[in-house]
Amino acid sequence: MAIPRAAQTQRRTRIQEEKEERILEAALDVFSANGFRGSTIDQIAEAAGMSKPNLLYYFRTKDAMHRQLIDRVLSTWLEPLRALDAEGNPEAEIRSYIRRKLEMARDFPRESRLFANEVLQGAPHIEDELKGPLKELVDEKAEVIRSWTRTGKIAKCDPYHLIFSIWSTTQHYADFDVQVRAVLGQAYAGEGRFEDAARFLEQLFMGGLLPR
Amino acid sequence: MAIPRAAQTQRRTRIQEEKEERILEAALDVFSANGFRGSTIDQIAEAAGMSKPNLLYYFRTKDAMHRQLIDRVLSTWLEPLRALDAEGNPEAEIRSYIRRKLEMARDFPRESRLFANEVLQGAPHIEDELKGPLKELVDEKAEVIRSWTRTGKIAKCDPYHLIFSIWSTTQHYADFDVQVRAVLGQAYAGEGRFEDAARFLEQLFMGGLLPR
DNA sequence: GTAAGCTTTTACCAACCGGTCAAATTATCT
DNA sequence: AGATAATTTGACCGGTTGGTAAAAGCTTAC
Repeated sequence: MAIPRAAQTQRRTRIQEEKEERILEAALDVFSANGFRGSTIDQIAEAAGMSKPNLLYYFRTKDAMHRQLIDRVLSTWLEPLRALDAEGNPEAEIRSYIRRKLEMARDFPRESRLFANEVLQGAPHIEDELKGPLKELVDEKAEVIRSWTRTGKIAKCDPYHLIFSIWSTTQHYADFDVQVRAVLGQAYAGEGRFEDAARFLEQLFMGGLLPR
Repeated sequence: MAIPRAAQTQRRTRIQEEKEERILEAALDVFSANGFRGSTIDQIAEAAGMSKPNLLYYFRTKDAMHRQLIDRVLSTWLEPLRALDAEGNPEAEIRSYIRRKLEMARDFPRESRLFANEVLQGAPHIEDELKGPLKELVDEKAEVIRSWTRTGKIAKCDPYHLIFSIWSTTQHYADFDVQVRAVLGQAYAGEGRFEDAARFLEQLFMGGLLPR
């Protein structure tokens, strides 16, 4: 009798870890491509190579899978911002923040789309995370940036909108990938577009568009 | 016998125009908030204040509603880019393009989210529009921008990524509205954030972040 | 007014979806 | 090897979903 669900047992077996990993991997695929409501348990089960009831043995509900996925991904997702160092050189810190965010869009597009889907549809499952941990982190780093503007190391500007603009420009290459590919056409189908984007964004944020 | 569906008749009656308008308005509400798969015909019918079969009398399928909505919205959505004038002053043209895109994010957030939902999930319904009309328009305007960089009116930069960055930064305020609100908190709950954003984006695109 | 066509509603269906259950199978421990 | 616990499966269920059929109600042109 399998009273103890995987998630409840104290000691997780090797099988449990493996299967949960496979499920979350498949769930990331499906949720990021179709959104929460647009995804079905059957799709995830098939992507994970197991039957639906078997999947539901490890995660009791679709919600539970989604929640765990969000929790796991959120902390790594905010890592680049967390790494913004108040003691570092302002220009280099921002430059490297942009670079790291763009690398994440390139290397973890599914994670980006998972959040984008969620936020776009009103963030029904992660409202608390947005208003809590996310806001606190952004508030803290905004204060760091503001102190840099005060010492004249970077131009006076609204730190919140600066952060928004870095998020949006970099994540655009993950979230709107099909559009970017469609517009750039076959010529830029490779990963070269990320290098071009890196060059452009560095120029934009560092120097603006006007000739100096 | 109602053989001729509304959409097929040559001459559309007043009732048809009114009802189709109400339906598309409701569909925009629902599709933009929930995505295509996440929306149900019942939701749209309720939002439009009519019964589901009645709605299906005007649009035979969910797909048909969505397609017509996309078609209708796409052309107005691209209007600001179309207005980019090769003969105008480069700096002023780009400045005004950014301003108009930001105004659209403020005044037509549902339209923005409709596209965002669609593109985010792989653009299954609008692939042709992206690779056709959209690409052609962007190609044309990218050439205009490139000519401006050649005459030194604006700094040398990749025109495609410039356009992407304008799209992403402005649409961010529509597509990720809940996140923006959550991070800014109650203080900026009003529309003041759009003015702040306008100021910031003008500064970013015109002057960059480095002190001049 | 009345006939013809247009619009709306009621009842309905088959497929899908999230989730359950009990039995069968497999892994683990002694 | 055998007992015990963990895992997997097939059959199933109630609710939802996209869509249909047919008849009732309403407009409009003559």
